[in-house]
Amino acid sequence: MQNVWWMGEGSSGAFDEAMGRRPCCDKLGVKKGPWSAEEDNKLISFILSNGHCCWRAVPKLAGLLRCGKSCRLRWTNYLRPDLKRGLLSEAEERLVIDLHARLGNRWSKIAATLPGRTDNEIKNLWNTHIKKKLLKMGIDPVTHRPFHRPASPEASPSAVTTDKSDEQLQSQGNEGQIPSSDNRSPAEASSIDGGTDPLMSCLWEDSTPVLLDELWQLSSDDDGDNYGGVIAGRMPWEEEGSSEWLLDIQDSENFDGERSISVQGDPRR
DNA sequence: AACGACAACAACCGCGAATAT
DNA sequence: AATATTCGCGGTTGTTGTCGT
Repeated sequence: MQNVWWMGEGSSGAFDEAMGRRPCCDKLGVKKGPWSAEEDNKLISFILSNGHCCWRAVPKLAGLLRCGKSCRLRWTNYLRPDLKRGLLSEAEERLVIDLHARLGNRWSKIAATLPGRTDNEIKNLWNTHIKKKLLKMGIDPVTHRPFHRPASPEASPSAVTTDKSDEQLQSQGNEGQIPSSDNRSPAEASSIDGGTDPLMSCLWEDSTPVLLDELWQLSSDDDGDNYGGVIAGRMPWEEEGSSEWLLDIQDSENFDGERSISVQGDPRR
């Protein structure tokens, strides 16, 4: 059974006040909280037949008591027909880790390289699975470097980020994130500007590299479980010596002479 | 069986960027 | 050029399910 705290009419107001936040939609009667199947159906059928010209208008036109923002989120993160669900494959996970080392918390950029995955999903998976896995391996999920390493102050990215990384790693949620004013990853800050990595260059330039094009095409042929041709067809990072595919890139980075994380041979789950 | 702790994930919020007026 | 509006992103929170005691 669903709770009913979200049913507009002031109840959410009290909630938001308690949380020290104002709701994004002040209008009374705007529903919040989990979506019902009926709402999902309304939204799906509306968008499939009309598209979404303007998210703000969608709820009204679709007959939903939601704000446009909520509709957009629901659609992009959950209802879109091209979405894949479930855990990331090892290859996807490796790619996420590698991209995170370079891009930082730019989830939308990372998600753009993973067909059928959303930024929200990847962010959640990162916070719940991958981060812990890295921590277990003794790797700082923020800097992607081993914890107990004698830092060289001027070259170490973690030294730039913080001088109390241990503390931050203890706390849940927001440990040691790169300051939002400049959300670039340590690797990025130290190396991307040089712009030597083709994959990353493509990401920066928002152009689609051949590799990613193929990824998307394969994905669009998806027939179910294994990301269609992506897994079955084996992506570059899955070939023998797959980790080398990453390591090659990583080696080319200026990581203070040290590799960033590459998860390989991880005995998982 | 009951309870609490923890994990997983859906959803919300605020902010900044992009676009329109 | 200035202001208003809309959209998208990233951080955070709440709910639900699972596991251990």
